[in-house]
Amino acid sequence: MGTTDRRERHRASLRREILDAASRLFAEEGYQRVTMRRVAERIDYSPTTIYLYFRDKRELFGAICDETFSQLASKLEQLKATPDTPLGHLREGLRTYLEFGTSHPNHYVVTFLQMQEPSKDSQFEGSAGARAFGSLREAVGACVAAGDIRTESAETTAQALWAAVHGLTALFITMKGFPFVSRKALADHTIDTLIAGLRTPAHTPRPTVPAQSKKWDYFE
Amino acid sequence: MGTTDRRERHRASLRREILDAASRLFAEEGYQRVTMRRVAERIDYSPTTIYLYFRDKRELFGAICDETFSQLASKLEQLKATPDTPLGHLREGLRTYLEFGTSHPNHYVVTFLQMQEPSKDSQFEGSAGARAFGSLREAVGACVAAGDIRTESAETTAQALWAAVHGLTALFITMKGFPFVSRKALADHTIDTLIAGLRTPAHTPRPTVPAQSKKWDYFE
Amino acid sequence: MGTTDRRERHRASLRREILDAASRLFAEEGYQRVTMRRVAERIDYSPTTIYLYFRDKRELFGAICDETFSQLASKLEQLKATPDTPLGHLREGLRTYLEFGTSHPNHYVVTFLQMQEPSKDSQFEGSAGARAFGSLREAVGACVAAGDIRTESAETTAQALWAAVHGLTALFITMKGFPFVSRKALADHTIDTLIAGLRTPAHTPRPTVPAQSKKWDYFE
Amino acid sequence: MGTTDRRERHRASLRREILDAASRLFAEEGYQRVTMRRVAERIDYSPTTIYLYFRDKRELFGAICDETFSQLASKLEQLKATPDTPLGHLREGLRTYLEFGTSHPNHYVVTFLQMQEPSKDSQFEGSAGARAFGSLREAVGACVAAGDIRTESAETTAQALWAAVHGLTALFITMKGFPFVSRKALADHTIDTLIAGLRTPAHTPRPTVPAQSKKWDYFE
DNA sequence: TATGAATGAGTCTTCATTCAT
DNA sequence: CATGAATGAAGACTCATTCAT
Repeated sequence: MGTTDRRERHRASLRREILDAASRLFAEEGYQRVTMRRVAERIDYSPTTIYLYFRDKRELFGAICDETFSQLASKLEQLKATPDTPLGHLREGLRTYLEFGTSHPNHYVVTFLQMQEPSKDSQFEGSAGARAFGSLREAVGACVAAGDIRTESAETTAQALWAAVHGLTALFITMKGFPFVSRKALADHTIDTLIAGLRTPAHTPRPTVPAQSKKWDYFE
Repeated sequence: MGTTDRRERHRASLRREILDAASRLFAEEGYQRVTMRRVAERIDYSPTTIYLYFRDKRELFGAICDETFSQLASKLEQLKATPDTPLGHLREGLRTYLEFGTSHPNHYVVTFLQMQEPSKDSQFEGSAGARAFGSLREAVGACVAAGDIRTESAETTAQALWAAVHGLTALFITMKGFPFVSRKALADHTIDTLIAGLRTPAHTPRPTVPAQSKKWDYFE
Repeated sequence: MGTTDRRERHRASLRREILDAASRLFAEEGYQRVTMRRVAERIDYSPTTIYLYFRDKRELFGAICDETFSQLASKLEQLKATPDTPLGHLREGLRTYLEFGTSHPNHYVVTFLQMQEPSKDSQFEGSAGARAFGSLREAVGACVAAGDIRTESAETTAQALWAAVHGLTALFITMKGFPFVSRKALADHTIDTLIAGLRTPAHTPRPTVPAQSKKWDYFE
Repeated sequence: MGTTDRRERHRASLRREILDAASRLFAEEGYQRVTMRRVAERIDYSPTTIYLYFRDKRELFGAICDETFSQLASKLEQLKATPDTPLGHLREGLRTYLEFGTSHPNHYVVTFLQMQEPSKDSQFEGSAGARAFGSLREAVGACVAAGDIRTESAETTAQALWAAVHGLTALFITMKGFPFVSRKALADHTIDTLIAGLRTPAHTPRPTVPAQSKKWDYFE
């Protein structure tokens, strides 16, 4: 029994080691350049061992992404329980996202910054990623319901907010050499500006300059 | 001399051929899937020949990215000459950036989405990317000067705007499976919301919830 | 004692299970495509367990071949008990051999078609294969004794007959793509022709063309 | 020019080296157990080099078979030009086949003793193998035409003769440990017996023992 | 200048096998 | 007795790169 336990614990911890090593490598070098061999070397095991824990490279990679999404989703869901205004919840959710990404850069890169093949069988629907984005959508919905922001489409707004914090997160992670103003200031400014924009009545004015229609044609 | 000239011309034109072939392949398939051999086959030269013009694969594809981003910088600089309001210029610049990035996904990924080693010799300073960002900064400055937007720091605002369009671009490129609302609508909404927020007088209200100070400590 | 017995019985039965599972796999897929792991999975034991009963893969599959060829030897020995003429026995033996080989192609290949290292410990002498050949030799002897066939050397004749059915068997197994006439017809014709030849009085006429002696020098 | 020549010669000779090394290995160990690496090691080149001469393992293997068949076919075709009786031609052809096989054991094993996947695109029709077998068929036909042998189906007879010499060849090559009577005597006896059988009027008597029909059902 | 030949290092993955338990 | 964990060696094949010519 003690034996089984110890084994179990060992299994879990080795799995963790693999995941950590792999996510670091994936983030540093991208999916293609990471080899199972190198993952194995990092943890001082033979390549074969990895295959005892993950069927293949795809599965290892997938597990990392899933984990990332799950953790993020959990964090965001916990926020809902916090006493706060809807707008406060929204703002806090965006900050949480950004903080999560910047403090888990490897996972973030692997999950969000690497080109995903769309033909993958893993659907977005029902995934942990969908859960995480769902939280954001809910938070936007609550603000709309409370009359704190106005938008024609909560979905669109949620996606726009995501895009913005994703942009911040991505830049912070990958653009190590860029002379950013203080990260906090930049994050605050971005989020505040967006929320301010959403509070504006006529917040989606048609462009004053007539129509760059041609230019945009290529967008779907 | 005539001979030297011809040689020089030949050299230049072969270099171009290589760049063009590689660029096309690169754009179609991405860095990893393109092999030197296939580049060589496209131009009907031996792989070895490429090495007479470029030290290695990195350098070849670096050159391509540079060229591509020079085009972006040029586009953005040309915008200034267009008759438009400062705000129109700004908006148009953001759109141009997004459109450019999504139409050159592989170049965008290599240049902006791959983890940059800070010690790399190719610094951001002086790069075509920096030139492009410069245009954005200028456009923001013009808006401020014209009183169209209010901000305590044009630099911060410029970075915030960049982050947002970078986020859109990156998501569009990497998240092929995500059910985005219409790309155009999403892009418009994001940009419009930001600009609306920047036109608001009290656009950077301090958060109503006192201080997540602890949380933000991690930021630099 | 009871315990020892039970153990013993278990040991024996697990050995059997392994042999059966392996034999089935082996027959279906051939030596190389069968893995110890798959054998283990079939019997719901761990791969390690197999090594408690067989030193290694070679030994396991050696045992299977032996068993299989024991069956052949038995079949051939049983034929002797059948009421039939000596010639009938001989003919039937040849057919049985051929049928057996073609119904156990993987075993046949491993045992007779793979280059044998002469130094291998598994000698032909004493093997089930030798027993089988013994039957053939006996059958030939009986025919000679009965005056049904004439030959200067029963051994030579037995070897010749073996060569012929071996050739048929081997071709049927390996030359899947060759447009054979009906297998049955081919087999009958071959065997019948040989037996007819053996009944001929002057059955080993010296070649009419003098002597390609040089050519044959190479033969031992 | 001299350079081109030398290169050409080098290419050809390296190709030869590869073919030789590979056929030896293939014959010794079988298709599956031979690795490109080992072939490379044998000739002291890197594995990559082999791929400059052969697209892949299959092609290398195929080239060896083709070569074997071609040589054999040529030898057999040359025989036709020799002044001899039809029966002499036939007998000589069989001997030539056997001699060829035993003096090129590696090629023979690779070509005739290794299990062929029938789904291969390389058709038997038109192959060098077909050419070789064609010679045998012709020789049989000539004997029939000359009234030297009697058979209902020259094709069947040709295949039967092939099977017999194939059996001899295969045994000589693979059964190094078997106590054969003199190879020459065995070969002579087998061939002579067959030819004697074919000269017999009632050479294909229906079996005296009624009908093992059941047993033979499984044959196609 | 351009190249044919060659390679070293590496890709993911599989397998038979061992060892401590 | 049986096994879970682990591995060394190897599998075909690819790629960027170099070197002598």
